Amino acid sequence: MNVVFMGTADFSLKGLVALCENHCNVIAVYTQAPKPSGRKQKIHKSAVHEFAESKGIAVFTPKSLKKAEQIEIFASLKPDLAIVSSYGLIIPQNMLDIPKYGFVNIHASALPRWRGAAPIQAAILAGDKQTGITIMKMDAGVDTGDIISMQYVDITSKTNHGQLSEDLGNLGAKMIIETLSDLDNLLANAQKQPNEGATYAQKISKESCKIDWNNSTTDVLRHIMAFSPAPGAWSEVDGLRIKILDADVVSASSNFEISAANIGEIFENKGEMFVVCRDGILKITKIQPAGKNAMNGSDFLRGRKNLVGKIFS
RNA sequence: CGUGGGGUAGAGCAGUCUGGUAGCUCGUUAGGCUCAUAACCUAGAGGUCGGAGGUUCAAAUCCUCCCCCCGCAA
Repeated sequence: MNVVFMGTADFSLKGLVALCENHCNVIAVYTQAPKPSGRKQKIHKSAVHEFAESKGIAVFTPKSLKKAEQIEIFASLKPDLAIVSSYGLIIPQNMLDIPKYGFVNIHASALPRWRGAAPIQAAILAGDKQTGITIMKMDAGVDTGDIISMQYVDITSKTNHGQLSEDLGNLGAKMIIETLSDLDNLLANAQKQPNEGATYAQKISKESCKIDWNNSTTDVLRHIMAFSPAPGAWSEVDGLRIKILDADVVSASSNFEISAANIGEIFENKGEMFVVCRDGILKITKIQPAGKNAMNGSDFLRGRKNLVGKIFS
């Protein structure tokens, strides 16, 4: 069976790797076009792109799939099945119709919750206790297709975006292999996806990564975990831009004197770093000032004692 | 040639402008104090100051080139 893989994010790479390891005939890979990125504005290829090239698989990087020309190219590959995993482009109906088995999508949430662009972050931000992977048939809507299979992954207060992406990537890879092993049957038995309970994950922006210390400790912590390690929840103090990559809620039973009263104020206790939120205190355990590598909170404070008493804004 | 910061002991930093014996906090090692300790006291170990040239009596510091890390922006 000829398979075309479409994906861009690191999350999707695991699926492609699994397909190759399981001797699927991946005839082509679609991924977002390399564009100038990074510090020197160098052209960077996506991880999917690099991997596909290393395997000698043909790579296509159209900027849009809507043009007739792209439809023709796709058709000429004579695909039997297309697998999509956080690819980033909308696939038009007349392309969806081409493969005999259609398009199958690996989506990083338990649909219909968190349809859309950033489902992993959305689940953490919302405080969901679970999220998952949904394998579904694609239709013209945004993540509205019939569900082939779904499996769940737990989210705890210590689950960050990086870890969850990796776990979901592994799960997605495993599930897509299982799907292929029984494709006819599973496709025939796919369940209609309910619209009830559907939510949409907004794309994340730089501004939405900024920490609002006026929120509760739980909300601030979720915010931190949802964007860690990248792009990183951030805040500013003393003109310095700082990313907070990991933290803990200080439990109410911890009995140390809180001398700091202002929201966003930094204070120190036994060498550890703490910040005041609306309803409590967060211990900062991993932090990255602009221009430096990530370090733990106490190391950060050691060299910058002058920041104690300053307010994050 | 998008743009800014950084590389000094295991960690985080000061020192660089204005050249003159390598510092601080923490950790670590040994000893002491203590009912006890993450507390305190004493002593010690630990550095090619990112690399290579150059200037100089003398370079972490000034000049040139290179390597690496990171922030912003895309």
